[in-house]
Amino acid sequence: MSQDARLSRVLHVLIHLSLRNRTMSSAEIAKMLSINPVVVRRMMAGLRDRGYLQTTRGSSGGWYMALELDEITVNDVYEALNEPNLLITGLAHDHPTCPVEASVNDMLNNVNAEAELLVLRRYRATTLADLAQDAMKK
Amino acid sequence: MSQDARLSRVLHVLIHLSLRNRTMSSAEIAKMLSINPVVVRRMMAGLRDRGYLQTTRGSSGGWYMALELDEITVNDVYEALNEPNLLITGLAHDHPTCPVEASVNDMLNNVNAEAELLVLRRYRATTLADLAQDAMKK
DNA sequence: TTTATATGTGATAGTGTTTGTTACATTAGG
DNA sequence: CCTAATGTAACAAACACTATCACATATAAA
Repeated sequence: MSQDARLSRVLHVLIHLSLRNRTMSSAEIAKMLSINPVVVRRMMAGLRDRGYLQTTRGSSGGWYMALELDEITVNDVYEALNEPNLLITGLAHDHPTCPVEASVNDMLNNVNAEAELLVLRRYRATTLADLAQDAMKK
Repeated sequence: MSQDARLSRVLHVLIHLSLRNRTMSSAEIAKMLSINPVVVRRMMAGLRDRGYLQTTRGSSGGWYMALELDEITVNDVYEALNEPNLLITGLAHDHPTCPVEASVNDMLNNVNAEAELLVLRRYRATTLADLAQDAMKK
């Protein structure tokens, strides 16, 4: 399957929005990411709904930050994207009564759950301010 | 994105092949998994190439184990599937010189790498015999 | 030797998710 | 009013796994 770059893109945008401390239109953001403005609006809608961003319509409207970078974690952004799947490895459920299938799937489920926990733990421990500070050092 | 059930399916098949200790045709395996025989042949080809399985063509041909279950790890099977991607979270590479993008991607890369390492460590530590033994207890 | 039955593999379509694009209603500043 | 922005619906494109058909090749068994 293919991959999902929304988290990477949205984090990038949020930090720029905060550093520039001004409103940016979807078109301006889209050009920055080399993607389509409609895709920008779609992927940022959840962040507006959760109060991390605000938008204004009409002329000279656009997107601006509603919180500081240290008030938002990577996990907050991940959840605002509707918590997309993290892992590709899926389970086959063809013989629900087969103990071999159950044993295989239990193992894969455990491994996936551990990996997911690790990722989410890191997401929760990282604020956007941490990322911005890291960027300053480059 | 959608997910990839090949690892789950192949592990299931290998354990059955070994427990039954006989040749099974692609059609028989396909019925067991409720999938198409051609898909079976394709997803098991790498295992044959690596010597975990053998095939015979012609009448009464099919697939049989070439090794014991305790000689194969989950990681061996994963590699025989050509090491498909484990994680969905991808990186955006639109502004290679932007330090913010670099900082975001470094973080995501580190997290992904750690999660992948965890998964592969578990895959390497688990033999098919472990899974079969676990299935016996159910 | 012929026949039936396998695998091996190319070609093409189906499926689900992200991304691309168009279209248009809605909103708001100048 | 006019311009420029968001909000969304609708639908196509891209991508990977899966489904299916077709057929060459191989081989056991009659």
